[in-house]
Amino acid sequence: MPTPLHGHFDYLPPAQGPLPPVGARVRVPFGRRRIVGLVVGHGQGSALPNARLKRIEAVLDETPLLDAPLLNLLRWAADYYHHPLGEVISAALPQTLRQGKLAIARGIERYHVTESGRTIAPDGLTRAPRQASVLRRLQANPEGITLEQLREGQDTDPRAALRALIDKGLVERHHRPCLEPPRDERPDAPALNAAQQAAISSITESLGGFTCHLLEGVTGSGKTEVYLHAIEQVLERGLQSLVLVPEIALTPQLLERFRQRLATPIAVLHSSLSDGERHCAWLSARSGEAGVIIGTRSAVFAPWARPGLIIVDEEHDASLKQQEGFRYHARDLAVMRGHREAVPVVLGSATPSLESLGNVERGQYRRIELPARAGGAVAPRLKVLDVRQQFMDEGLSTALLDAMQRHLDADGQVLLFLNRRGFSPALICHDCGWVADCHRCDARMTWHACARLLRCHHCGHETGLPARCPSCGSPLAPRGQGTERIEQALHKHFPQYPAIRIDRDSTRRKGSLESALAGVREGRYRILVGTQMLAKGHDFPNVTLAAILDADQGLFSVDFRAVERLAQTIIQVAGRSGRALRAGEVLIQTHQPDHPLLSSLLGGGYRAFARTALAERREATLPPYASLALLRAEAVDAQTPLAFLEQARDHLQTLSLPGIHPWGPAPAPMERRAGRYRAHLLLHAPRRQDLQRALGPWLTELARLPGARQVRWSIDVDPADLT
DNA sequence: AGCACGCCGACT
DNA sequence: GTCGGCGTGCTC
Repeated sequence: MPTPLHGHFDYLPPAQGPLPPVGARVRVPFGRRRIVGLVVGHGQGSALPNARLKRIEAVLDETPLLDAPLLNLLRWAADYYHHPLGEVISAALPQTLRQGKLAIARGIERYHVTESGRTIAPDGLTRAPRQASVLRRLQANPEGITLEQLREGQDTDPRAALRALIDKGLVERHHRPCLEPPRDERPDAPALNAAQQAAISSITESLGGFTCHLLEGVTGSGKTEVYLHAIEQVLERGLQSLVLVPEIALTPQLLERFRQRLATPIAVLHSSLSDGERHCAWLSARSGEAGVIIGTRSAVFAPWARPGLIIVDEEHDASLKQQEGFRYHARDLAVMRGHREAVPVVLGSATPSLESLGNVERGQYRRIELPARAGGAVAPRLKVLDVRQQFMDEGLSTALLDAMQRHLDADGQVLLFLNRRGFSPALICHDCGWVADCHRCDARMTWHACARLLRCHHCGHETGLPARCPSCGSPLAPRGQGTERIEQALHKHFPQYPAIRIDRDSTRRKGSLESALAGVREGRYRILVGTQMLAKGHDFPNVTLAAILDADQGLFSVDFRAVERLAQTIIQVAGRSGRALRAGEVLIQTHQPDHPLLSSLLGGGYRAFARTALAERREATLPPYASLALLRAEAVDAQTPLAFLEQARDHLQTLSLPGIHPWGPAPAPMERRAGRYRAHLLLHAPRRQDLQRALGPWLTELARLPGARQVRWSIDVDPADLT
């Protein structure tokens, strides 16, 4: 049942008809509601007396919706992450199927205006206001919209009006099959280098059994080409491939490349699909009609008929770990799924996670390297800019400004990376020191000059700009740089070179990211400034200079993974430059030019950094040389969460489990967030099995602790983010 | 999570 | 006298 309750619920078989098989959905009475559940087992008796059992009211699937291997994977995941099975199953199903819609893919119906419907004035329909309103919506979307979209923001059923409009010949209904059919013509594949060929044979030779390959290739080394060839081999064997990518990388360009090259329908699963589209795509993955399933994190639970190959692209990417509710890691589950279903798994990255490198070290994963940049492109040169005691204009050092001028004058494009949205991360009073704080979080408000408001990036709270300092009445000044402010500074320094900002704020409108990227590719913009969005997934072949404006942020975090993320970001940003035949240049502004991380990264690249970082992790017995689980608690006051976690820690000690060390409890790094106080208790275990053995019994008891009712608490196994 | 029950405060 | 605030308890 889709509830946050552990365990299962027993029901009597339906009054008539066959017993629903394991993996089928049923509609059952549950409390005062009737909801959809999934059959996870059959039994002869129940722990409850028969009189208290209710009866299954309807069987929604004659055959299992989830096959045994997938359901067993979900069981394993529920167990490993200590999350209720009902919610795990919910996470694996599209909303339509969760709600009981039949498992039939009918394709997608779209409505659009006819030639006469396009030109007629809707105001003419004075006696039919609903038809007029529907007609207006359709005229605004001449390419057609679905019934679902038409219903949005409307409480009346538009179907009657649609029917009337169709009868009048103003509107037509069009049926689109669920999957785009494969293209008739495919372009020739580019020539492969020796490393790519070796990678492809290594993968294809492992088909039919489980092997985990770590495909390590710098940006531009042609990883995607390796994926495409491996997928073609899988298709030739009549099998399906499952491809996981970060949200940000699942762009129309990537899909277009897959569609051009692969002779199979492709099922796409990601968050901006409509319910109908997701329903369709999911079922076509399940039926085997789609030879390739490509999607973000939750696609790791996509069903398939003929398992062939699993690919996880950008396996180091943080978006693969779900950060709330059921906190699973899609990469780890992909590996487990490959293992259980006996298919090879390919983890691809230019900057592999230290976890995966640890698995290579242990002999668990097989490493494949793609050293050269495909097409003979030259690797970029990385250089640290020591900005200590240097004059900085709006966060830009003179050395950086000079370099930018040089590259711009030589017809290159320049990319500036700053992981901070808004105009300035703080607004302060120069006279008395007053700072605009968020009143719900332990954080400063960020000043957004474009939107003219102060916004908290942690809870979303917004306020207007105070005209004067509320404390002393003096004028207020923005302090520190965000992308908006850099963009403004660029207009001042390089008025002759058009600049564009690319971040979550500037691309909020649908299609604006695509048009911005097109503008960059066509050379309409010469300077790009932006956040993570710029670092991932997009190719900018004419960028010859990339700069990280503030590397210091990543060097002093409380989270031991921050340096790993910084190193990955630097290499990913560097990968944006020098992709054509020109050598790129990468500049890193920092106040810590001698930091060992930066030295190893610059001296020996990501490999050298990873060696240093792994040695440090081993020394400190941190992952991948230990396992962690994080117990979080929050409440409206500061004391209750800490008190609960202390009880939890004390209880753990009474269980006297070997090999488990409680670290904490302690207030969370940002203690107050969205008006709630948060605290952490970290469990550290050198051996994963010890942690797994301990968590079950411990968590069962936690719910009974006296403090448990006063806090919101949750467990995060293998936490990725300790803040 | 949802949903209902139940017990206190402020409105017609 | 009723509406509605959220604490508490239950879901086979």
